[in-house]
Parts: sequence; C-alpha cells; structure tokens
Amino acid sequence: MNNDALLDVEYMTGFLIERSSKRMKQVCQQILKENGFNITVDQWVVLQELNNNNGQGQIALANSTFKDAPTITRIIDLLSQKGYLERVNNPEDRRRFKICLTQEGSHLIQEVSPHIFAFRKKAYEGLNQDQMDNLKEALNHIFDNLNAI
Amino acid sequence: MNNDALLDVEYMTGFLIERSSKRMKQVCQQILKENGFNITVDQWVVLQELNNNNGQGQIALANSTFKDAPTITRIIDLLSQKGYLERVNNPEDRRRFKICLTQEGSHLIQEVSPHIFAFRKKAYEGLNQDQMDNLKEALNHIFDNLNAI
DNA sequence: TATCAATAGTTAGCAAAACAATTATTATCT
DNA sequence: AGATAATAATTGTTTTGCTAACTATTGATA
Repeated sequence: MNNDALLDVEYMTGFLIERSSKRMKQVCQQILKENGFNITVDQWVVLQELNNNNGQGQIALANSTFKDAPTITRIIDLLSQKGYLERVNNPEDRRRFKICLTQEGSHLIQEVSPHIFAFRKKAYEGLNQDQMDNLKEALNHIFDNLNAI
Repeated sequence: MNNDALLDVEYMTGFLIERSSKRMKQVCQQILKENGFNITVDQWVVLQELNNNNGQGQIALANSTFKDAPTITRIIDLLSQKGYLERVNNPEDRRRFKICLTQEGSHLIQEVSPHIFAFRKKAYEGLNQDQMDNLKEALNHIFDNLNAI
C-alpha cells in the first residue's frame, strides 16, 4: 500500500476483518449452544490452550490467548465454577497459580473438538492453500505494522 | 480447503483474524484518545456511517455497521448525550427515528478523519494491491460460508 | 538488611456484544 | 373492521475488553 490514493478505497478492509471475526464467533457460539455445551467461545479458547500446555500461569495464558489479565481472571473464575479447571498453588512463587484442567475439563475438550473441527472445515471451505497462506500472511503483516507503533 | 488433513494446521487462522481485528481497534482507540477525541471506535463507526448516509433508522444503521439493535440503541444514547447526533421523529412511521448528525457531529468527523486515514496507511503499509484484494476476498469468502449455515 | 521496584493476580467501572423479552406502532388478512 | 402478524426500538442479563487502582509476593539495590 504505497499508493496513497488507494487508501480511500481501503476503508472497507478493517470492517471486513471485524465482520468475519464477529461472524466466526457468533456461529461458533451457536454450535456450542446447539450441542449443549455450557461454555462461551472465549472460555473454549482458554480450555484449548490449556490442553496444549497445561499448568500455565495466568499471565502466560493471557499472552497465548491475546486476552488481558482481568479477563483471564474472570474466565478462570467461571471455568473453575463449572469444574473444568482449578487454580493450583505454585510453591516456587506464591504470587502465581498453575491453571490445570480437571478430568471433566479434559473430557469436555474431547467432546467439543470434533464440532470445532467441523466448524473450521465449513468456514474455510472453497479456499485453497495459497489463499489461506496469503490470508494469514496479510493478517500477520497488519498485526506487525500495528505493533511497531 | 478440501484437504481434511490441513484443518489441523488451520487452527490458527481464526485466532489471527480475531487478533488483527482486536489490535486494529486497540490502536485506533489509542489514536482517538491521544488526540483528545472523547469517543470509542464503535461510536466512530456509527458516526462515519451517518456521514455517508445521514437520517437512517436504527435498524439500517445496525445492518450497515454489523451491530445489533440493542447495541445501536446504546451507542446512539451515548452519542446523543455527547451532542454528536439526535433522534428525529419520523412522521411517516412513528416507530422509527431518523438518526441525524448535529453540527458538532459533522465537525467532529472532519477533525477525526485525517487521523483515521493515517491509521489505515500505517496498518496496510507494505501490502500490495494483490495482497489487499486477496485478503478481502478470503474474508468475504469465510463470511459467506458462515452465512450459509 | 532495609528500601524500593517489579511482578502476579484481583477488583471495580464503563463500553460493547449476544440474546431474550417487552412495548408501541404499522401491516396483513380474513 | 377486528384480530393477528410483523416491525422499530428499548430494556435486562451475562460475558468480554480496557483502564486504573489495589494487594501480595518476589527481586534488586544501596
């Protein structure tokens, strides 16, 4: 985008990014609800990240899910109330908790995963690998541009 | 995306879309704040849409900004408290309001616009027209896929 | 060692998103 | 014309994002 004249035309791009993001979350939430899972999409994201790396502290969890500390605190409150994870004391640093999936949490992840898999298949249907790669590259490029501020 | 095996790899794409969307909103909000404008990004989106098409009803405004009716009600409440727009009775349909920019609202838009323009330039810097077109096409494709459910 | 700074996490308040339910008005349809 | 459906907007509830302020603990420094 070196041509300034084009910027007038590109007023839609930000809107399209936000619109797709919102729609993905809406449909994903609808799928969770339809199948009787009592969690939100953001709660699912946290569970999934714990499934990849169990026992993280809350700051690490915030970074890897791109959420902030207060949001993570509240999501963990809700998920522990539901019995899907628990705060475990960290003897090496008493400020810190290890956030650990419970057995119910691990079981839930197994139940939910196929639905999320099917959702992705539907969402990306008809896009070839080049298009997917370009999409991710462009999104990362925009993200990097905005982190350099 | 006809190859199921690739779907395991594509678990990041939704995250990248949301992450860029969030970061764009964060930086945009920071620019508004730094320059002393007392509005949120979502309020700006509504003002900008009214600048394109003044006197719309709230449902039309909701559709064109991809927000729902309750959200539009509340954003209009806030913007009218700030004096940037007003609800004007529609004599042809007493259920409906015409949402109209005030002079202060129009003036604000003139003040804010150059900053938003500069923000877009920064965000899309280094992306060529093909990349921008591919990005928009992919986002629209995903959106259409998810509307077909 | 005593002080001060940095870190992990929590709490509170406002804005916004999604959803459901409600009111007021208009349109439709026997 | 009168009952019913559809539409525009509002209100209430829960969850999330952001900021700022706060507590508790650890680290650094003089």
